[in-house]
Amino acid sequence: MSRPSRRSRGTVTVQDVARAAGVSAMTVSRVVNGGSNVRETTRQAVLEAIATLNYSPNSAARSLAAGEATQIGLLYSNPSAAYLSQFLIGALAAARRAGCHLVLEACEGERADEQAEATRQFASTSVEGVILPPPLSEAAPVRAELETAGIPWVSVAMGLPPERSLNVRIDDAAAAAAMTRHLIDLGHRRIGFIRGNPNQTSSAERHRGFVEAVEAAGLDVKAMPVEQGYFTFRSGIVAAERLLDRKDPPTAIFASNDDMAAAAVGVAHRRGLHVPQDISIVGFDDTSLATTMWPELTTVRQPIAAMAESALTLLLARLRAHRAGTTDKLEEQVLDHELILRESSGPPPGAARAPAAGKKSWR
Amino acid sequence: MSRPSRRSRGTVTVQDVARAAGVSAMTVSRVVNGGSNVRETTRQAVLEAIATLNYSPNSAARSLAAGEATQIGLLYSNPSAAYLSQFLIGALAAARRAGCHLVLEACEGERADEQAEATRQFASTSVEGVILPPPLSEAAPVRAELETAGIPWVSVAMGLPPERSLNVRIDDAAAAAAMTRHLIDLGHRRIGFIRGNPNQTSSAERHRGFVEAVEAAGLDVKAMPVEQGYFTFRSGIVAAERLLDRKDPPTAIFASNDDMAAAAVGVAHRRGLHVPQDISIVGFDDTSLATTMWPELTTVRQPIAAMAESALTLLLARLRAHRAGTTDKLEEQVLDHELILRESSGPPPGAARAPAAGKKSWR
DNA sequence: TTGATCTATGGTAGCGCTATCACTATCAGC
DNA sequence: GCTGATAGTGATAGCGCTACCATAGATCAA
Repeated sequence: MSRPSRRSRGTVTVQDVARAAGVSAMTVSRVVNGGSNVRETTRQAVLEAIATLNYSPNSAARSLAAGEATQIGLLYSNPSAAYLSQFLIGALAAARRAGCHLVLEACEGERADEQAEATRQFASTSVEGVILPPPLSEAAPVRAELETAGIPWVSVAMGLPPERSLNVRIDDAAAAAAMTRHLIDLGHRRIGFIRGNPNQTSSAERHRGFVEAVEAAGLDVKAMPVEQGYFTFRSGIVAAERLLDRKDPPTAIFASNDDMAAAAVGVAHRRGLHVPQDISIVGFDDTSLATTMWPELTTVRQPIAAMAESALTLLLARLRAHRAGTTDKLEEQVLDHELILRESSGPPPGAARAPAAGKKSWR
Repeated sequence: MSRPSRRSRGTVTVQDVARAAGVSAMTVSRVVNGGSNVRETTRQAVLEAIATLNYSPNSAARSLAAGEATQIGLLYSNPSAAYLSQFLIGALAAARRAGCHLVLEACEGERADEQAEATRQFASTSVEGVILPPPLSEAAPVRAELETAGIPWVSVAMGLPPERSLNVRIDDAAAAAAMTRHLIDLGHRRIGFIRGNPNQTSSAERHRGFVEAVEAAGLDVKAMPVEQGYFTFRSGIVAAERLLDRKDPPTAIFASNDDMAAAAVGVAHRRGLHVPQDISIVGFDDTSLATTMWPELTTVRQPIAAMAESALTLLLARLRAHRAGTTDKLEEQVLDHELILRESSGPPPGAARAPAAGKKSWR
């Protein structure tokens, strides 16, 4: 008898499936993967064998044999925990499907050299591609460093991506416009807007959407008070107080993210204003804050997990193309956003109508 | 010339290192891993070669050859986003080191059949072990299902783990006692306590720590008002209002988690009480909420990422032991917590002292 | 009919690593 | 000296899968 196999018993392999289906291992592999050039009857037989044996491919063997990318970097900073966890959920799902590992690296610090340093960290390990969620997707030092290291990357959720770079995003302008339309439909005619941090292009995009919706409704943009914020809770307090200090305060406030909206709600409460009876306040992002606070926040939801999945898929496609020497074409992906109508928005004082509830989806 | 190798150029393999160091591949492997029975001079030579060639092992090949666990499940529910993201960061770090994949599965729903269903999901895929973060670590249906499927698991952050099950946790009672001591040291003599959800053993543990610290300080436990909460923001509002409605309201409130502490701060503010001048309020967990709110919350930090790493490491050790047929002994790991002193705690009204700031660590 | 082209499949040879065993020094104990 | 144990090391054979051809049959233009 020959040397005993190291093989752990109970593991079903392609060979087993092949034997059961009466084909070769190669054909099984073809069926399991893309499956080009397999006769339909053969495919069925293989699928049946797979089901019978409860076969599931060994991803380690797969990526070893295929020589595929193994380590994908994910550089994150300033992680709104809600965003990061969703993002990781999506990225992990895609990573497992692709059989690659996710390598996380925190990039705290705003300074260019800190960011460059964290990026170099990646270049030195065997990371083959990098995913850049916001706000790092806009960090010039990081991208410069990746460029020189020759590591492909994909940026996520930039409002306005540069051409020729892999990118996944939602249409910030359209989402902001939809939210603005919602407020206008409720009857609001004086809507205050709190801008986001100017270092992120999505801030400008969200404001643009707001302006476009206002103009599309035939209202005067100049009548809409706008304050600068920086996506932080604190900046939201300042901006909201300025808005409410006006002699002609708005009946609704549209903050460029949930943190600032929460701050605005706090300011309103402190002034004895009820939300949404006296003033409607809406946000953007649908972070966990939106449902933790009271009243729960009307906001815009980004499909964060789906965006992370798309990002990884795009990146892997590019890496595969690089390896094959071909050029890939798909450079950008725009996913749907979703308007989440909750309790913080309602008709302006005077108009007597129950606030709408539910959610809508846009392409 | 022979058939060209499929090998992607530029990849450094054990063979390359072996050649450079003048040893066999096997010896390199031994050095890279545990490295038993390698002469010190040899080890140095190998390490040098590794550094020179910038070798990094291919984890796919490694786990294939070693026949190691590849898929580790992570069943989560009710994810406080802050907790989950930290947890994933730690788990991912450990997973990459071990070369295994993390398979996430959401388990929403409190019902036993829902939990069992989500668990069976895992049993059907090729997940070889499961990590159970709270509150699932205490979910009986999940554990029963894993038991029958014969899948090892590790539970995280149970206040009071059952014996003979892998477990990683902090000492909830000690942490709560430390926080209580902090309040007593500040001069508080009437401290209100908001309990956590009774379906989690950590709730009882935290309360126990509170009681012990009060008694250790020679104070009367019966003088300390206690209200039941359920770890939610809403339940915190109710409990805080009950505490403050008393004719002899406490000068400090210790909530069993940050959400309830935040709720208490909100209630205090609405009653015109300043925090911490009029009342100190402290939480537990150090979620992102703790720094988003104002004043920032004094709270207890769990080393979440480290706990996740430990959990995965423990689990892999058990799996390895199972495969080898041996029994592993390390069943439980208690990690350090950390007291985070911020702005929401200070001396009671009357005593004039600046609030302490900084952090301390306990074993 | 005859190549030429295409489709469906199989055989073979690895991917990079490690388990296993064989082997050579080395050394204590008698 | 001889025996047996014990480091330290290497040769070999896979782990499970897929890239890369080779091949047999089918299809088709001329």
